[in-house]
Formats: sequence, structure tokens, C-alpha cells
Amino acid sequence: MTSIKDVAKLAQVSVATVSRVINNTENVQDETKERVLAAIKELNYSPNLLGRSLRRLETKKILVMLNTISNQFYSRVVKGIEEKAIPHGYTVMVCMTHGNCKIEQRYMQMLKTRLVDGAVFLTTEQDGNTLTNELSAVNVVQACEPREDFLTSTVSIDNEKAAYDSVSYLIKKGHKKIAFFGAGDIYQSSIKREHGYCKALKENNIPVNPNWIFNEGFSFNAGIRASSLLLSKGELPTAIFCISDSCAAGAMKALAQNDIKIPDDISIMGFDNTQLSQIYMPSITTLKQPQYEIGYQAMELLLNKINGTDTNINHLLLDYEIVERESVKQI
Amino acid sequence: MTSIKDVAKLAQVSVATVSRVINNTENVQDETKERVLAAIKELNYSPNLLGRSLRRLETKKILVMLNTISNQFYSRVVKGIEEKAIPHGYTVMVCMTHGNCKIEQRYMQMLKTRLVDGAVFLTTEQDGNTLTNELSAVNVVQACEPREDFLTSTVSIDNEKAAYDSVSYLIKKGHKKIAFFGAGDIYQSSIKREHGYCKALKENNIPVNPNWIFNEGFSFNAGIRASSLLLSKGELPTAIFCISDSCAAGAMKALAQNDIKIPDDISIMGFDNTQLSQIYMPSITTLKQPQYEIGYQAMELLLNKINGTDTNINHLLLDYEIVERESVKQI
DNA sequence: TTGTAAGCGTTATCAG
DNA sequence: CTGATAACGCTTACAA
Repeated sequence: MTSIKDVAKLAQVSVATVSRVINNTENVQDETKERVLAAIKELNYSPNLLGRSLRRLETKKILVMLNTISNQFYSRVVKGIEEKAIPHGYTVMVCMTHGNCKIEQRYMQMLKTRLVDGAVFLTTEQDGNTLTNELSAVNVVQACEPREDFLTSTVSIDNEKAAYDSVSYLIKKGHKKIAFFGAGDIYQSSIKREHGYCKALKENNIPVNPNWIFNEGFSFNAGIRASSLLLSKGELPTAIFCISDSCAAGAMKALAQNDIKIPDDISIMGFDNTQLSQIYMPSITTLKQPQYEIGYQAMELLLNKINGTDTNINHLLLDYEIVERESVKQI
Repeated sequence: MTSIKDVAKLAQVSVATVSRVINNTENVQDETKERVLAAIKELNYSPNLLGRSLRRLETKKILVMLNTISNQFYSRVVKGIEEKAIPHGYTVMVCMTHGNCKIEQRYMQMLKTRLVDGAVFLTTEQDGNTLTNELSAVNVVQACEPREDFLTSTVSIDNEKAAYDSVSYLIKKGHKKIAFFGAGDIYQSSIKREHGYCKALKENNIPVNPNWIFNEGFSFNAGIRASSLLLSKGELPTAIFCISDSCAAGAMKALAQNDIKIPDDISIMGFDNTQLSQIYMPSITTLKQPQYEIGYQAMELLLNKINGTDTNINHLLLDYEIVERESVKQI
């Protein structure tokens, strides 16, 4: 590996001069500069960023932590993060935890040890107190699925209100028998959406039927499982509000296999407006989260934190909208 | 930020001793060790990995370069990479290029400047000669979509043979009129699959109809576009061999909207066995690439390269299999 | 305009 | 078993 010393030797100058040329930081005589540039080219030299970062105490790197990239939802969030980060000179890297605490801690080590300047957590596996303690000295924000006990700035939608609006929409479409396919109380978003679901029913004087609340998860298979359970209950609802588009698709497939027509027999509503909701047959009526914007704003908060421009803890709630497609029918 | 010096001072030992305790590298008296560990705990100290990497000239970090994580196909490949890397002490980070040369070069800079020990390229935007030159001194392998002019070890399937087998399968199912939805000659995999498609037809004395070859891309929308073009041609085939599952789904949706029944009127075959092929209605018959295995083996080659165990350029071709589902019918 | 040298946080060598 | 110190590659006062 060629270092700055090799360049200096070849160009017959000091390493300081080479550094000045590389960073365009002070005046260097044209002739010397050219000699240095020629040497750099000849040796195919690139400055070692470890050395630079160690000296400058900054790396210009950002980590995005998430459970898994197989969840389509996150890809546009990351895109938003990147498009804010790159113009400010930051490079973004994505790290998957696969729901594994150990792996998450390993990446956190990179944070704590200054291998990166900051991180955006899209999901996390650990409890908030631990995280708050461990990461007290580093720059972190949360987006999408924030934990309230992890004390950082956050960007997300108002999950309770979004669910409330979704279920109100179904009610407006004439539905009174509405089931909820959630993910259970390990997910704050699921708890809140269940609250919103109940609130909308109550406000419309529809009793909440606990037999119609299932918590099998976000995935396609979760939708299948929840549908099977629902079918075993006897009476069927006319609509199902699902925690995710994948879950909605799973529900649709399981119901279709039992000769239940969507939306003629049962209406289905998804959540997130992932590509799946557009391409499924029938296409899925869903609630669009502003994924790109969530990422963009989260990165903005992180930059402010890194620069010391804003030391407050902010909680941004962004707008959402219902996207009407084919899976919900007026009755 | 607390450094090793602070720990040494608090524990009343030298920094060397602290380092020995951290790395468990030499014998340290139990009593001293405990004092050091107590100090580390009290100061909540983590060693700065920049310093360590600079000293050791290795970072134990691997980059995975790809176009975009929104392509489901890659998520299992990355999983395979991770599961080989982690037990060897390596940490994996994913970097998206979004088809942008500039961004790709930025990540390559991390490679050239020793911020990471190596990289697996799943896709690349630049021409092979440039890459070969730029990255001659670093540890790199390619997987999935290798460029032959980028001289590295590669892991993939035999795309021509896989396409040949897929089309032969359709022929065995009684189809003689078979269209091809490809991605065009910017993708080596597309070129090769088109070759395989033509070869299978010729071997069965079926003339290749250039009107039935479309190159709109890998995406869902590409499938929609290709279908629209196909419908404008007049005569329809009885089967379509698609370059990806997304493309197949797009084709199915566009055809369904024109009241063409899948698989009764036209059979559709996808490629990759992504989750979409399982969950779509009807489910999509497809060719399963061993995604996890591709990633795992690519990482193995990379480790051998990093360790200097194997300096050859290897080209691994892994097995694939046809997964029969609902979108192809015997006629 | 250029060079010298200190220092970023580690680890490894060499003495003791 | 422990400490002092050089070195990794770079940037930046300070001096010349």
C-alpha cells in the first residue's frame, strides 16, 4: 500500500505539502503542486481514510440500522436518508440486525468507537433504557418505528391517528364488522394502531369484538395465519384492517383459497403503500406512509445533531394519506 | 470521548497493560486485570476502532455493493454473505449505488483507502477495465451478476443453461409459441438468457420469432410494457419466459386486464423464486437461484483472497432448479 | 511557499 | 508480569 510518504519522496517534497495539495487547503506553488499531482497519479495513490479520520476525529459516514432489507418498506426510507446525506458529504451504509441483539450491538460498537459519525435506527431489538445509556455520547435518531423509551429525536407518522382514519374510512364505506390483523404488543406501532382501530369503532358505536383481533405479525405468512384463525371463528367480518400490505396480501390469498372473493365478500385494507399493494391482484387499498420524507427528515435531524445546530429532542409526525384501490368495496 | 489513556490513568497502569487486558493477548496478573476492567466499566470505555484498524492495518469490515435493496432478490444473497462473514469476525455493510457511477466510485474509495478489508459486488455500473485497474490492489469478488471484463472471482448460475432449461420445460409442457421478456444487452445475464431461450427453441425445431422478443427490463413495469407491446403484435404466444419474477407479475397483471387468463390462455414463467412468485395469485412457476448459497460462497472466496489462501481467479457456477407453481399449464 | 513535528488512539516490540 | 516507546497514515500549528 502506498502512503503519503511515498508520494512525498517521489515528488521530493514534505508530506505536509502533499497533504496540502490533496486537501486544497493552503497555497502551494503551481510547479510543486504539479509535481505532487504527477506523483499521486504515478503511484495511483489514495489517502488512507483511517489516518485522516483518526486525525480529524470525524469519518463522514452514517449507519442505517434495520431489521432486514427484505422488507420493501425501508428501501425508500433509506433513499430519503441518502439524498439528504450525500450533498453534505456523508456516505450511508446499511446494516441488518435480523432481529438479533448481538449483531445490533456489534454495529453499535462502530458507533461508540467513532467508526461512523452517527446512525439512523429504523428498527431496534433492544430495550430503550439500555440503548439510551449505551449511546448517550453518540449521534443517533430514530425513524419509522421509534421506541419511546429510547430517548432520541424521532420521525414517523401518528400511528394511532392513521389507524383511526383507516378504520373510519372503512366505516364510511358501510362496514360495521371489521377485523384487525396486528403484530402484537412487542411493536409500539401495532399497539397504537390497535388503539386507533378500537377508538374508531367506539366513536361509531360499534362494539369491539375481541374474537376479531389477531396479532400474528407483519408478514405475508402472518396474514395467512390470521385468516385461518378468523375462518375458524364462525361469523366473518365484512372488512379487515391489516397492519401491513404483506399481511393484507397473505389474508387475501388465504381467503381466496377458501373461495371468499375480495372485495365482494370481504374488503381488505393494507398499510404502507409498498409496491406489493400496487401490483397485487386485486390491488390493495392502503395507507401511504411518506417513506422518503421520513428518511430525509430523520437525516436532517441527525445532521443538526452532528453539527450541534440543534440539541433538542424533536418528535416529528408526518402526514399520510389513504390510497384507494380495488380491495375495498362500498357496501 | 474517553481513550485508553484515561483508563490507564484510572487503573494506575500503563496503556500497554490496558491493551493487553482488552485483547486478552498476554498474561496479566489477576489483580491488575480486575483493576483495569473496573476502570473500563466505570468510564464506559470502548476502544476506538479507527486507532486499532490503523495500527493493525485491517478493519474486519466488508462492503456489499448493489444497485438497490428494493430488489428483493438480493436480500437472501446478503444473508448468505453475512452468515459466512460473521463467524470469521467480519462485519457486513450494504451500500446502494442506485445505478450511479459517482456514488459507486465513492464507495470504492472506501475500499481503496482501507476503510474496509474487501467487497462483494452484486451489481456494478462501471466498465470492467476501469474497475480492474482501480481495484487491482484490493480484495474484491463478484456475485449474481458478474461482469466478465472485471477480472475477479465470481459466483453465479449458468444463465444460458438456466434459460435453456426453463424454455425446454415450457416446451415439454406442450408450448411451441413462446415469447421472451428480457432486459436488454446492458445486462450480461439478459444476453445469456436470450441465448439459452433461442437455443432451446432451435433444438426443438421451433423458429425464433423476433416479434416475440422484448427487452423492457427486470421490473414489474417492464413486464407491463412488454405485455402491451406483445398485445399490439396480433398473434399471441401460449407461453412467456420472463427475466424476473417482477417482470412476470407485471406481465400477468397487464394480460389479466385484457381478459387473458393465466395460465389458461397464456402460461407465464418467472425467474429467481423471490417471495413475490410464491405470494402472487396465481403463484408463479419460476427458476430458483440459490441466492443464499451464492452469497455464502462469494464470501468464502473473498475470505480466501483476504487471507491469501487462494490467489486464483475462480468462477463458480451453482445449481438451480425449476419450481412448479400455478402460472404454467400443460397444453 | 514549504518543512518540521506533534498528535489522533491503538498495538507490538523490547527492556526491565 | 509490566512499562516505555515506536509506529500505523494523516493533518495542522508553528517555524523557517
